[in-house]
Amino acid sequence: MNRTASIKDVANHASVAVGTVSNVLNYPDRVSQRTKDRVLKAIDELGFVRNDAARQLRAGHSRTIGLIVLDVGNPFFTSVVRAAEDAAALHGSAVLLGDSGHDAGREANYIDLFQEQRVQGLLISPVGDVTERLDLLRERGVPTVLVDRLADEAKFSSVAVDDDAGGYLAARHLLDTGRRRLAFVGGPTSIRQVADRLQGAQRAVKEEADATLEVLESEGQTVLAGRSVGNMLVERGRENLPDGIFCANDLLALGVMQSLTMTHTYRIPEDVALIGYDDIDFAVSAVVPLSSIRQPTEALGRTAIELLAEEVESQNPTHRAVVFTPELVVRQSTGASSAV
Amino acid sequence: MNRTASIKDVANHASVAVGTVSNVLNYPDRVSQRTKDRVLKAIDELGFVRNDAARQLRAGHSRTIGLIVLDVGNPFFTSVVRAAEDAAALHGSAVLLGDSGHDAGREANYIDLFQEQRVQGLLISPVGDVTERLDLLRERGVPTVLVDRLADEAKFSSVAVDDDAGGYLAARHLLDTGRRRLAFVGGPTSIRQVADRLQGAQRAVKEEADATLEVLESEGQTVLAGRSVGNMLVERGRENLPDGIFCANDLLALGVMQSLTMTHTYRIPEDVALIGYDDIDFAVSAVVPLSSIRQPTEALGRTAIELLAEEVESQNPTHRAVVFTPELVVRQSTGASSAV
DNA sequence: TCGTACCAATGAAACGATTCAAACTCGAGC
DNA sequence: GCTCGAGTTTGAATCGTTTCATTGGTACGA
Repeated sequence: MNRTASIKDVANHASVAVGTVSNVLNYPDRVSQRTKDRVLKAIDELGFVRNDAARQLRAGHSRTIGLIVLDVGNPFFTSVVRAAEDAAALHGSAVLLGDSGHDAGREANYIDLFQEQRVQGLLISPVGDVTERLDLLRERGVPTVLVDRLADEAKFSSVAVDDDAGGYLAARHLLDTGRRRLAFVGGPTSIRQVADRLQGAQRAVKEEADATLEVLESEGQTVLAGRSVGNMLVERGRENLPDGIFCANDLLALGVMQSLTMTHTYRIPEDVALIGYDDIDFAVSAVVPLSSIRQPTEALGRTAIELLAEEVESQNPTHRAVVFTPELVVRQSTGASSAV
Repeated sequence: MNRTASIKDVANHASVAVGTVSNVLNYPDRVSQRTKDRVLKAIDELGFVRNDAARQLRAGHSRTIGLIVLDVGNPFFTSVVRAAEDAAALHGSAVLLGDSGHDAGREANYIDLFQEQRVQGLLISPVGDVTERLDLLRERGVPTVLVDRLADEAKFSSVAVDDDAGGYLAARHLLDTGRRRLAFVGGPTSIRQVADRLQGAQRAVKEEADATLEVLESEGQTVLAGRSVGNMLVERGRENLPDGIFCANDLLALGVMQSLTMTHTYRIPEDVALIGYDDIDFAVSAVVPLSSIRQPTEALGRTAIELLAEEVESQNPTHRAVVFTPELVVRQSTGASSAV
């Protein structure tokens, strides 16, 4: 008796055929008002809820989209996720969220899970390189859009931000404000984004004959990782301190900032200019408001869903790679004397 | 030809019956090694992936758990979500995440969606009061655990943090450090957490005859909302400034801090002591490291999943309400002269 | 009165898995 | 040679939808 009502129960209760109930649910126009009322009344009385498993079994696909991100705790992804959810809702789909935590094993688990769920398609910011596993998805015809990763257009659609341009923007800004001994904090460099931002920075530094760029590899991209790099810098002493630091993301930058300012030995931006990447909400409320590179996260999430919708609808596999250009946000940490 | 292989295709390819393939998948012990090898080979060659819709249609329930939070962007929930995902993975389940954004309509949509998906159970931090919608879930036998909200044990299991105790802790700390003109920032007070924290603070203030507590209602719980309350305080002038401010969460506190420090008129903690709630990562890296109330978010997420598992497994509806006690974290913003 | 057209409603078939009673195989034991 | 039982394998029935060819009914024009 505790079993949830099925469409058959509804049909009996309303004295109609099961097909009619289905039509009320899916093609209300095909049903007369009188019948519709009776059926809706029965649905209400029995507390009927459509079983999506049965529906998608028949339909052959679900109304869900799989989204696998590298770290839900990272505000960059949080923002992308939210935009994707909203955009998906407009398409009448729901987003199944997976967090790989930069772990290839967890990523693989989610890919398998989502395949079993027969998701309409997959949005993924892959761990490391595009693996055979993703190629397999493509072969199986699971529409897939890479997020925050440029891809070979012959294989996948993708949305990304031009990290090289962002890195260039950041380093160029430090150079423009007179800094010459630059440092780049980020890691591991096996992460493409980190590598690209570094490359862009190097490109900018090469434009100035007297400028140098030192690479300080961090263990991950967290506040804590940044703090330990910062501590290392503090121990080096003043003469070995860079005069401009570009961090691969804001969390790192905030960590570095903590270390440098907690000692009360160094001032930002007087002794060291600091710029991050992502422009998270907290950049503006840091000890010294943090300059940063803003990524169009909402556009990223929204566009990813749109590209996926394109793939789902069209049969022929034409892929698009959409690249967004990031934006420099100047705050106090790179020398603007007035705040905000 | 592009259709994904079904269990029947595998059976044909391996020259066995469909039941045997199913047994290989679900009860490997029942199948002889020879047959198992043949079937596994066929699975591999055809790239067979189990269709979860069909499986759950037959089984009557899925291996997913619905989780609806008020705001994925809020680090408190991000942390709970992550802990819940990990705990669910241990139980062999996956988490479907929904973000209600404090909107009852979106919440309702997700509840409906998850019901259609026949989730094993639901974890929810409800918008406002426990609505009839939730009671309906209970009647329909969908195991439900309320998160971050105390519930009548007769009706639901729940995990929560004692917000009254947290509010008391915060206010008591301000009083203990000599503050007497306290202010509470938070809103809307229709949110239970906000109301409880306020109530706890009032309880502490009543213990000191000469202490007062002013309530400053904010528009939401964001950095921006905090900033506008802070701006209002700045305009009031020094003589009307409270000497201790307790914010209903860290985001608000960071916002208030921005306003107060940006003007360079007031010093924290000398002129005003400030304490937040949640102890988010960024509390420690604020302009002035922020004292806060730490909530055991990992325990919350993990326990929620465990309570849900209890509900799913046992038939008789015995509910439990687990309450965690928060913890005071003292930093510079309330007067500890040494940092960290 | 009949034929035609149209609209509603019907209900069997199909989707892809799991389940389970029944059938089969193969030795051991008598 | 026959029986018994354990170990395997079989395949029809089932879950709850959607789909679609078919049927029933009504109205209108010829």
